[in-house]
Amino acid sequence: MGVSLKDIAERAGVSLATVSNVVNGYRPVGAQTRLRVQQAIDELGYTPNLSARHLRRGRTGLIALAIPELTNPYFAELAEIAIREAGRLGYTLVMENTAAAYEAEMSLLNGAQRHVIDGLVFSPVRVGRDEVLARATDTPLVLIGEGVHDAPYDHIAIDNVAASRSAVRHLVALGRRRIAFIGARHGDESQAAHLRLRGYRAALAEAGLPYRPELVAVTAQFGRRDGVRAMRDLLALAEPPDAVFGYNDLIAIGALRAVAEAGGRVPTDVAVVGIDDIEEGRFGTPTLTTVAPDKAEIARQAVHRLVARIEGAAVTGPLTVQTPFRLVPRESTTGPG
Amino acid sequence: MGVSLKDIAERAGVSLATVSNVVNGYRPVGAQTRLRVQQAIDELGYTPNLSARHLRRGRTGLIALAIPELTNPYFAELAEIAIREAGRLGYTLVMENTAAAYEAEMSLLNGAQRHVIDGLVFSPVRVGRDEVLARATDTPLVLIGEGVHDAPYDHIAIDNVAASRSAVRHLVALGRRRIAFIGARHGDESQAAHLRLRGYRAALAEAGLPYRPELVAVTAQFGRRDGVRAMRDLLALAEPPDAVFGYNDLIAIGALRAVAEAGGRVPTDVAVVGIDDIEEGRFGTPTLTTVAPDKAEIARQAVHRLVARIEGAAVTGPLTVQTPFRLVPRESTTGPG
DNA sequence: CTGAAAGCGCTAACAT
DNA sequence: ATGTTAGCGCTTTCAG
Repeated sequence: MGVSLKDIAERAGVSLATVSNVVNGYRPVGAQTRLRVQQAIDELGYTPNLSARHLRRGRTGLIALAIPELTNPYFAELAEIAIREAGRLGYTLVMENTAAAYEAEMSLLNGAQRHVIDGLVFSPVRVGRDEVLARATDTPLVLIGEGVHDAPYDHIAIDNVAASRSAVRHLVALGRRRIAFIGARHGDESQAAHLRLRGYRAALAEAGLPYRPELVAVTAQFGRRDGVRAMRDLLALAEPPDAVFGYNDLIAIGALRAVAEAGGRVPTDVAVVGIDDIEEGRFGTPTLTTVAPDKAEIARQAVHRLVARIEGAAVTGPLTVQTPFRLVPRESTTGPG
Repeated sequence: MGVSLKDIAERAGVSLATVSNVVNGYRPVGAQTRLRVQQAIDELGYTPNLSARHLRRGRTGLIALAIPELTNPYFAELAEIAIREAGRLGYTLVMENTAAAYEAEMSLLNGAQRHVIDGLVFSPVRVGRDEVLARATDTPLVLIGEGVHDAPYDHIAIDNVAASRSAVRHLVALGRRRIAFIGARHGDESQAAHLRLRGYRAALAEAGLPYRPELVAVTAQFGRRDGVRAMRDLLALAEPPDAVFGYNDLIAIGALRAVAEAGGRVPTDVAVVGIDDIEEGRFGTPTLTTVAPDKAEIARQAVHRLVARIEGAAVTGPLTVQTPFRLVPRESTTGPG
């Protein structure tokens, strides 16, 4: 094994407790003593054994970030920031991949990692409010994204209705009349949980445009491939759309590809806008107009709130934090130049 | 605290050791006993306290994957598989971001996370063979990627010379004569460590094409932006290239963007090929020709080798494992349709 | 300001 | 096949 507190204590001629106090700073230590201990630590190259510390403290120092897929650049970007932020607060962040599967989400939500993680930042896709309310564990939880609302947990997200509205308003302002939405899900009509669809409808309504169900495409997942498929179908309509609002950038990028394959021009024939502002959208041809959430802020808030809950700080009631966003017009709606 | 072994032992009327054996299966347990214990476990909802287990075993069950950036889709895809694979072997994988910074790489290499992780899968960028040889810790280490070779550690990678050669041969076969390489680094000429550049030169040589230094672009990083910048410069040459081989897909995608911005046609004016086969390359316009490494195989081998070392298994066979790759021709070299 | 000692939950060596 | 127990390294209460 490595160097332990005991080794340092012997070397410095003090007690275990004193060394611990030098390391952790809970109690004051005399300047002389501190110096001797510090020297011993440096000489022997001591690093605390975290397993022991965690056993004693009843915590592991691990928090999890549960996302549907790391290969969605939005989540990769979010994760990168969350990892850094967790590190700053003395925690190690582990990724949990739900693959957008109900079982995986339920298992995580209900403490699959109990005793392993101190808390969970969770971006639900399949699981709804009811499942969150019926949770079988009390591991601290922070929700992110638009999946679940009004549950008694901290929730960090953009105002999805407003974000979608601003995207669609942009298309309306460009004179588009037949605006499609790709990325709806079965059952959404009744659930009223799908805020992006709601924002889309609201923007249509305020522009005096009719809501056309045939322009709303349901997708299985939220990847590029889903965008391609849905867009092909939309292009095959007798009256195809002159604009598309994608649930996220990946879907919008898929739509762009489908238009290109069909020989259409963007934005002349079809304007396209997404949400997420992933790096990829800035380098394709055309570049992608998008609604940019403040990813750093979301990640930071989520991790900080979670840690506050874990450490039992007096955090006032479950809180919903709406982080800022902004529309970023690019070539897919405004054309080159 | 939660339910402990002791609680289960009392409930089932057996000893601690027996419960432990039911959980871990080190020693045989009678059918009757096993049943009673299992029942108690289910009823009380027992999960082992990992901190205690790790303290006792002297291991943490954590392994790290150190990569330059999670926002490079290649690494995100790799990480996703590595996480799953680690989980299968009973380990939790944590991501470490080096940001391609020398300091960060050195610190990780020399045990920054000692006592926290049992082993490290490392994709070095800045750090070279010398630094790896001079390592100040004995935490098990597996290297991946083309950064460091011939160090006394397991190393999983594709044959980068061969992979690059196949990419450039493809361009040669298409009749291209002025083939550029984007993604060289300062000092490469002497180091001979940059295998992709070597493969590029080899393919030129075997095709009887001259090596033109002005067609080799040095980049600071390996991102899309670096590809854009380098390509702009190449296009400004008196005799611009008729083909580009990018160090990776991100650079190639940047090159595609620069060509589009300059009003050039791909592949008519410039053919482009990269390495990595990231998902993004399959959905842009044009789609990107690439050399596809077997990411799953790389991730799997790296994690398995590392765990074998951690658990002290007699690891046999060569230290260096070359995983398969294949050329995937797409529109950026062969045109649409 | 410092020391002694209990004990977190578990595994493994030693008994039976 | 099962039980007993030492001890992993640390934090923290209680004494001084």
